[in-house]
Parts: sequence; C-alpha cells; structure tokens
Amino acid sequence: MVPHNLDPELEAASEALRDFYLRSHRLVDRRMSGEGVSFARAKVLMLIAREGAMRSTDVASFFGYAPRTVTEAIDGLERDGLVRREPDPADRRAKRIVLTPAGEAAAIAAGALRIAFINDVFSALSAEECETLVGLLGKLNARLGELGG
Amino acid sequence: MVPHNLDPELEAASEALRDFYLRSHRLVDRRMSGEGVSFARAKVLMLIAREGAMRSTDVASFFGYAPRTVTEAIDGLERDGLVRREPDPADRRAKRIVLTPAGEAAAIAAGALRIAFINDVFSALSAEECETLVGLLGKLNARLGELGG
DNA sequence: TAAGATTGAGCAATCAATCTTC
DNA sequence: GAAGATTGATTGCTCAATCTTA
Repeated sequence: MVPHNLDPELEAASEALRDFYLRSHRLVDRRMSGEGVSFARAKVLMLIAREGAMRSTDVASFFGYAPRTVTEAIDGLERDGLVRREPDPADRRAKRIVLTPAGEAAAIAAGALRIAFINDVFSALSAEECETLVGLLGKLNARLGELGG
Repeated sequence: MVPHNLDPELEAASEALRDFYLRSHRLVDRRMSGEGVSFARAKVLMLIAREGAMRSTDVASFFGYAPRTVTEAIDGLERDGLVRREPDPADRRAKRIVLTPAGEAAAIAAGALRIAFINDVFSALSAEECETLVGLLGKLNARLGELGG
C-alpha cells in the first residue's frame, strides 16, 4: 500500500529546506548584484582563482552541474571581461578558462561578500548545531544518491 | 574587521543545503515529468485543490513567490488544460484560478508522487532527527528574515 | 494612491542533440 | 565509440515596469 498522507514533520522539513534555498538565493543575489557578479558566477570565478585554469568539464563535474549550465556561466563571465577561453595546447577539443585581471579582482571581492553572507546567516546556529545540521544533510544527500541523483 | 576566512563547517553546511535543493529538485522533476506536471506547477494545483478557487496574488503570497512566477506557472497549467482563469465577479481587476477536471486528477496524481518522494527521501532520518532538522532550519530561516528576506 | 495581473529582460538550472577531436 | 564544448528548447525564479480597476 502506498501511504496516502504525509507526516506533517516531513512536510515541514521539506518546505523549510526549499524555503531556505529560495530566500538565501534571493538575498545573496541582491547583495552581490551591486558587485556586478552573481553568486553562481562568483563560485566559478572563485574555483578557478583557487585551482588555476580549468576546462569547462572540470567545472561542471566539480559542482555537479550539467554542461549547459557551465557554458552559460562562462559566456556571461566572458561577456563581462572576467574570464577568457584559451585553446588547450594538449587537446584541441578542449579550452582552458583563465581569469583576466578584472576576474581576479572580482573573485576576491565576491569571496569577501560570500564569507560575510555565510557568517551572517549561520550566526543563528551554535558550532554544535551547525555540526548537527551538516550531519543530517549528509544523510539526506546520501539518500538522494541512492535514489538516483 | 571583516573576517577573511570561512569556517569550513559553515561552508559545508551552506554547500550541503544548496546541494540538497538542486539534487532533490532534479530527482522530483524527473519523476514527475512522466506524470506531465512539474513539481512547481503541481504545488499550485494542490494548493488550489485544497483551498478552492484562488487569485494569482493569493498563490504568490502563500508560497512567497514573485508575481511573475505565478503568472508563468498558471500560463503553463492553462496551456495544458489543467486550470482556467475566470473573472472575479466581485473585483474586475482580479481573476479566479479554477481547476478543470483534468486539473483535479493531476493534483491527485501529483500529490501521491510527492508523498512517495518525501517519504523516500526522509526515510534517511529518524523522527527525532527530522524534528531536530526542522528546528535548525527554523532558526536559519528566521535569521534570513532578519537579514531582509 | 494602491492592488491585481501581466509583461519584458535576465539568470540559473535541466535534458537532449550536435559537432569536433581523441 | 567516447570525451569536450556548444546549442536549442524549456522551466522556474528574480526585479522592474505597465495597465486596468478599486
């Protein structure tokens, strides 16, 4: 038998997770829009700033994104002069994404905003609570993996 | 002084929350796409099935969405013959969104899928853990409210 | 003036298909 | 055939502006 009703606590958890994502996304993008780089693009910048020039497929697999998502992010960053696509000398299929000087600066500025934002939000939890949260989310994410995602 | 580095535990929490949202969204949409209604649209259907005919602005404020989001969802649902927009007899500015018979059926089918999905995912947690999770997310969401979201 | 609905422009994500090169 | 990158089509979300009616 398929259950026909939903434990309200499960529903609350599910809604609260969604709610947190949507609202934090809204807030961080409002804060970052003044800086000229969205959070999603800033994450790509920061990754490349840390790891050095990467291929598009490396960025996609690092974040678990579809290839399309990365191409689009790089397009935007390139349009804004923050990255360049360079041919990969070792593989003519591939391109290396490199930061421009403006991109380096943007990565630093966005990184500071990101840190400030995360500190702001998670100041609502104690270190212990935060650890608990990470543990619970770990279980949920592992379950999603089992379910095929 | 602005802090220049980020507690790895905070970063882990932040990433895990985002990860959960993206992956669960992906999974549930894959499951629901077979049924012909996306999760986001199904939520609108289910709300109206439960509450009866509503105005667009009511749907928006219930979910905390921007008006545009709701108009777009209703457009899709109407295109698929699942809802109709009817003039509100009491207010010529407003329209009442009503379910068609197909919409009623879709709401029921999607509701069953949703329950199955949430039960599947949260079976990874005990009742106690789930309660803890809801509490922690409640604190985080309250903090987001203080921060302006 | 404000409220209800819509529209325009843009971002971030998906899937599926394509093209080139390995 | 498989891997790297791109493109097309779609969804869901944001903000800001507009139009009609209250």
